[in-house]
Amino acid sequence: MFEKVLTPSDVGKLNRLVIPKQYAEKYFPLGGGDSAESKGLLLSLEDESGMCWRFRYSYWNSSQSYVLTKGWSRYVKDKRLDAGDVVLFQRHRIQPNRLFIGWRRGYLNGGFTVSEHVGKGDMNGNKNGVQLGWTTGFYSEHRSYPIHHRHFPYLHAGGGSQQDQKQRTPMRNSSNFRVLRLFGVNMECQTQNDSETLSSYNMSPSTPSTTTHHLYHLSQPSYSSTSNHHYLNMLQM
Amino acid sequence: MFEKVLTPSDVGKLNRLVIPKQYAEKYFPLGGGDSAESKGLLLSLEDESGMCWRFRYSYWNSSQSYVLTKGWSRYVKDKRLDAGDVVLFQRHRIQPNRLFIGWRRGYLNGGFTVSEHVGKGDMNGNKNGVQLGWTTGFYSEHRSYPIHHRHFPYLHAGGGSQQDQKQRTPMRNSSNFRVLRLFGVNMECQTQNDSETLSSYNMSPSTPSTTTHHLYHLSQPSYSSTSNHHYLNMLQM
DNA sequence: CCCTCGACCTGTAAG
DNA sequence: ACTTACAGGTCGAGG
Repeated sequence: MFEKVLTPSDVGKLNRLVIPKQYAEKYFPLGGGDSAESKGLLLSLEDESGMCWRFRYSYWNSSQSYVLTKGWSRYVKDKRLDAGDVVLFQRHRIQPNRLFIGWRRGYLNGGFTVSEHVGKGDMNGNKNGVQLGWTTGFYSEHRSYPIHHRHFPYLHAGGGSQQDQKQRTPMRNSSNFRVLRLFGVNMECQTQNDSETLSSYNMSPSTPSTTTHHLYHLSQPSYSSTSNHHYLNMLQM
Repeated sequence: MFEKVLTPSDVGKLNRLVIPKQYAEKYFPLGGGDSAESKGLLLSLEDESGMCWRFRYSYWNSSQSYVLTKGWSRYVKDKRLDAGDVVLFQRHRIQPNRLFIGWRRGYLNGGFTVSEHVGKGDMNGNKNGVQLGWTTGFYSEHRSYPIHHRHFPYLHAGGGSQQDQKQRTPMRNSSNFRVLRLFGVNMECQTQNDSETLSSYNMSPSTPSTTTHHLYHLSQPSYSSTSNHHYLNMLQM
């Protein structure tokens, strides 16, 4: 259905995820517009491991925003999401009432750039190497994302549909940004800032925001993956 | 019945007082456990001047806490309570349905330790010298607090069968604190911190929290006090 | 408009 | 390691 690059607020202490209004109203209509409206509802979404996550979904009049509240912070913590990472919302092709949530690392997060940890106390080393992520479980992508069986389609889009996994890219750093070529695509990455918790919100704009390449990272290597899994691991520099 | 050292939240903008669960369930049972349960109820309590205060008392499912809500902020304002101060809840010895509310200054509040003001913007000068408080009005203390007609019973004063629980230890650390001897008792007090508004929550543990010595500060010096008033003023070290 | 209030929520620290 | 208590928050309704 859609995805969102997480802002610092989305992963911070506010314990809520703002759903972009356009998607919210399109995919998660609230109340129906007549009677039982904005009391909020409970969304149940399956993650890459089949686990069900329940989120309270509601509309905040004060900010005119649609948000996930209860349950969200647990998800963030469990998946170790950071600003710049991406969450995905998908619907089952056959059973439309079955919803899925997934995620992937932002290009600048996820184990590279050791000094790039958002928020203090993040150097827990939990991001090293292993990238958990959405596995597209029971979902065959090619309907919801008809043409996106490519990596970085907006730039290039290599065509392989299967596991190109672990193409860890060097992503080398120099001063602060460095261009690396990944799948034949030039990318910019911030590397090692001087010290501070640079708000990764600043860096979000540099990431290709709403593109729908599917760079999934397997959560359990032995997951019962059926076919269409695309995953990629970018390498610690 | 019991008392509580007020936290910043208890006197802040949340407009509620959390009643420790053990006391709440012991003294203010809600709902009776069968039918009309946790709809909350209205508590009427007399203060030191005989004035009646009404508070809404209820249970918050979400946080599993018992709270006073409506009416509480008025009380805080009226008595000029601050974090570290103590509120007391008592029951009439003869007429058990008659409830009383009282309070006293925390040892670190109330006009001493000028640098020790909790929360920002607290230096309103309202606390200078005069200590308002519970006067034990119609209440003869010696039942509810049988042997505690002493100061600092937790340090001295004998082992009454009742409320000696939570003998919070001085727990003071080093550099910022100073030991002073007062009424023959060694006490540690924070002196002149380096700068910050030390959250008085941090200081709560240093106050003898739930001990039941009766250090009442007369509200009106000319109040029709009967007998059992103990008051104490600590000096700025 | 601001404040109170009611209901909900969460991180943390104890036990 | 789990559970609980609760301090410190949120939003939204209502006055």
